[in-house]
Amino acid sequence: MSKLGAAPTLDDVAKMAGVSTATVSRCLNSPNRVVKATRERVQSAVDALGYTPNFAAQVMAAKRTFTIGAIIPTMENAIFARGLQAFQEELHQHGYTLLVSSSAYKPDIEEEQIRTLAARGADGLLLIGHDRDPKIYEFLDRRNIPTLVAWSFAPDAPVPSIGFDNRAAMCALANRVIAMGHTHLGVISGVSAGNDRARLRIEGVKDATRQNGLDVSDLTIIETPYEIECGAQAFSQLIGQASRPTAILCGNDVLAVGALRRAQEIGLRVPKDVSITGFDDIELARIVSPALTTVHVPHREMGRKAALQLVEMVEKQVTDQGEQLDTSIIEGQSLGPPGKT
Amino acid sequence: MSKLGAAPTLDDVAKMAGVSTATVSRCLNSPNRVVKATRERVQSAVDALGYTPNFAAQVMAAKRTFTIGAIIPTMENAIFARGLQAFQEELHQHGYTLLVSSSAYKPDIEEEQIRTLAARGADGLLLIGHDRDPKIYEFLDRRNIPTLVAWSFAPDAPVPSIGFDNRAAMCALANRVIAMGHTHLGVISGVSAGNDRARLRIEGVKDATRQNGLDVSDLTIIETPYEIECGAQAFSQLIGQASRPTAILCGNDVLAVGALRRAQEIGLRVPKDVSITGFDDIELARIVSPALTTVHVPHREMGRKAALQLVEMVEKQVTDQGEQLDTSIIEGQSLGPPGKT
DNA sequence: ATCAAAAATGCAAGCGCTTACATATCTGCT
DNA sequence: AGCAGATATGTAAGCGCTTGCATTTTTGAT
Repeated sequence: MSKLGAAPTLDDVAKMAGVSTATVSRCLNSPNRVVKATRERVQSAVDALGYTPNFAAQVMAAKRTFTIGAIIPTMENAIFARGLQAFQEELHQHGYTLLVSSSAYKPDIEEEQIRTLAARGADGLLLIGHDRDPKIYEFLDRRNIPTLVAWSFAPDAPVPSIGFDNRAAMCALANRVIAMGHTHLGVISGVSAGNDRARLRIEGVKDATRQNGLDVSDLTIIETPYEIECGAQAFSQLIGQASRPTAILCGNDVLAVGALRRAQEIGLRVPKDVSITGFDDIELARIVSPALTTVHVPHREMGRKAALQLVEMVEKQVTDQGEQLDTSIIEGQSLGPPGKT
Repeated sequence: MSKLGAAPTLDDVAKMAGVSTATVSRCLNSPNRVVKATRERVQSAVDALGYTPNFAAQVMAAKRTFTIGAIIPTMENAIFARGLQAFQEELHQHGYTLLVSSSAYKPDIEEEQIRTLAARGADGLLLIGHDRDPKIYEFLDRRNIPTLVAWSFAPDAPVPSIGFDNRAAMCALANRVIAMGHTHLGVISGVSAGNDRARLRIEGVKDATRQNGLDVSDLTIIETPYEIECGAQAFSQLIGQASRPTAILCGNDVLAVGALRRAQEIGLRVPKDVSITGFDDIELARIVSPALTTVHVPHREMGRKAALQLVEMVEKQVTDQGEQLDTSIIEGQSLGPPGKT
């Protein structure tokens, strides 16, 4: 009998079933290589003992973890929730377990998490966005850890990506806003340092501004963390300006909801007095009223495809370029023509 | 030189620094047991090689993972996000890593996740709510894995818990509703099977009903998954009844938001035509308008305290009973006196 | 200078599993 | 019955690390 409190080992099972550890291992991992009678004997020993394989030992011996790591910027809001859920489900289908951690949008924390996941033997890694220290890519490369980026597609980046064109998507939305007649645009963006999604979305607004012959320097851009309250504050700041914008494009739905709430608090009607747009099309966008006009991102598709590709990278050692997904504009009621002031 | 693509090992570092592996290990784990000169030599070898300890090997040898597992019912909405975040932060302070997985409110998935986390050598486990197969508690006990329950306090449960009194909290809210003059109450609850929080919240409503001399059998209770859309559907169902309730108590804010949205869709004014209350006080509750009247749960405090206690259980092998936290009622604008019909 | 005690380092035995290889057992033929 | 080939099982060598114990070096007091 093994020590109290100690988990039963392969050896315990082997002894009880009267076979070698190799046979037990085979019963568990390639049952067809073992004759039925033995298999059943082993199985009942496993059941009787309540045996569960020791993961660390398995990893050491097999050098595979069937674990995929993902590091997302935040779990606090729902931005990544749906995509990650789909990612997880698809991985599960293929026998992989997902390990998630969040970096709080901090590059150094992200780096630490990457090292941790590498040390834990993740067979592959999912990261969000391309912007990070090149050393990290070197590390991943040296360690031979297949890595995929999501939420941002860039064909020429150091690692393949499954995502969309943040710049073009935001540009399309800004064009729509301008077509409505708005000439004074405000932007509430996430912090763009180390965040290509935020950076490219800003660029998208600038593109649209230029394309329509408006002055880019008229654009007021505020960068702030992706939190509802921050969106509200930025809104106040924007609206308090001398030349107040008639439409405010937000870097994501969370900021937009903050802006929307503040607008309502100070008695501005949306979209009559001011238009507000979001980005991401998370559930929140449809719950608030007026519902947000926003950019729909195919979260579930992205998550699923990322899982498929990453598994392929892990198992086949191949690396294709990734895939660009399409976004679309969701018409809510938060965007309308500018009111006459 | 080690094989390409293979991570450098302790041995590589030892060779490069000209010391034994034991010394390298000590440099990393108890630096003060090694003289400065050696320590520096080892450190530069570590840096040069980009060495990261192999987690699985560490675990095997040391039988400690400094990992805590948590299994929450869902990551899809924000119910557990804030508490878990605080839990994670506090664990990090103490040098522990958090591994999260979600069970989608399914007992069998939860059980599988528990076994997985045990196999991965989690030093301790955080579970949500007490209701589960006794075999699981036996398993945990046999394996000697310290386990703590959160989100529900029950002094006499098989494992200690840090949480609040779901029943009393809901009862207090229901009393408030009844005091407003409502006599026809509807309840939209989460699925109560295997979910003590949901079950106790229903009991709380019943308690208040009885305390006020109302008829418990008049209460219409609908159980439905915790999703916005489900809340909306349940609302329709409740409102379509012969004796339509004037106040609807929801099992959580997510359901309440769904109900609220449906109310607005079908042209009912809240709270004039119908009152709606939530539970949990997640961010969402304050974003919708009217803001929800709901039960505030001290998520961050709960998360932090759970971490502290679990670490203590892991390190000191002691188990105290846990702690009951207080909830309070948040006054939104979704509860008002019944309109005269 | 000497030596005991303290401090630093090395040695080597596992931790629980997988897997290449060796060995034993079972087929179905002749 | 006897044998080759297939099939089933056993043997044992690691995987990379920690740690108790043995050994060497340093320290400081005499």
